[in-house]
Amino acid sequence: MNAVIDRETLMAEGAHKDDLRLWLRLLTCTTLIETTIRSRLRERFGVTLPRFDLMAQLQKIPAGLTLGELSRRLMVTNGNVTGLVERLVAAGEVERAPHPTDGRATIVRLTAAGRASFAAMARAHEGWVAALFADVPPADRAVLMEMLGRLKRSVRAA
Amino acid sequence: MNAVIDRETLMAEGAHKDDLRLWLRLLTCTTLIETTIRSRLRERFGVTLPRFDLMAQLQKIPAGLTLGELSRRLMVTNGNVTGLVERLVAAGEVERAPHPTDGRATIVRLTAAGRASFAAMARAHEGWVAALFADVPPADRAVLMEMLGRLKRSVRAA
DNA sequence: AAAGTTCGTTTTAAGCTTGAACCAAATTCG
DNA sequence: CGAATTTGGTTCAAGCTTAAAACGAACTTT
Repeated sequence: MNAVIDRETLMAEGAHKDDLRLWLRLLTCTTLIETTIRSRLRERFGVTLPRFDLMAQLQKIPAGLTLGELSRRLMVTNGNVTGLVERLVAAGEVERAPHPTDGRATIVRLTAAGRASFAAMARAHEGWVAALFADVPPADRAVLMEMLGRLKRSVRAA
Repeated sequence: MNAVIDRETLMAEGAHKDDLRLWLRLLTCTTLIETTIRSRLRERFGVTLPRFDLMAQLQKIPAGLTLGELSRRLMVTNGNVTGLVERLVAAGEVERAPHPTDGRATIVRLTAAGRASFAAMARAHEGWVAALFADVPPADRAVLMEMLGRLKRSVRAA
């Protein structure tokens, strides 16, 4: 069985393999960058990457965010955010407040200490990322941005 | 203080922010794809993504790989691989054998059952990835592949 | 207003992941 | 050779993450 494979099937097979290679390359780039940033955040600031990411979201919205909104923005589960916030509250970086109108929700905000420590980390972080991209020509970065935008739409459509 | 900022500093600042946006977009794409694949592997095959990834490495090298080689290829820590292999051995997907010449090392191989179950998963996986990329024009995929190659080199150089 | 549904959050169990300390085999080199 | 270093693995503690079940508050529909 399976003796006859027409040209289109062969092409599709080949294209599938190419897509796989593309996905693996994308994953490699992300992992390399993530690993670098994770270890520097730990070394220089004694903070984990998930905590940094959560604080980055809060920093953008001074009024604070609900746990659900954080969960959507970070693209992780609700339960994950619950635990992360717990530890950040214990560390004094973040505080919880009741939602003014929705009795189910809680608002999470950076504390003054949290704002201060995040500011320092963010400055360093920005430099690290720029350094990692340094050898990609600016024009290519723009192309990459555009292509990734298309990929994002493609994935969301599927 | 900090009253005067020259043009180049401003340009660098702007470029830094662009790099940050690019990095976040890259991360978003990876996370979206990863989440999709993870949940489908669980639903359809009852397997976790890390286990699938490990088996994928072994499938490429029938003779097997050492734990250290697996750790490098998967870009995770040694201890992580130890536990993953432990669970896969318990599940009967993988087996350990002493390294022929190096008394410290162990070789890990797929079992016959592991090869069979991986073959089924790989076929489905390939289709999922292709579907996720379906709306990106083939020419753009080639460009993306090339740009990501440059990014990978840039990151490794830094 | 009661019933049913949705939404925001928490809890739990299982598994993943890192980083650091540690052990033993192999290699380097004085 | 023998000491020092490197390399391959393991172990452990802490933390991250998911999926699934549960709960109460808010909303929708009669």
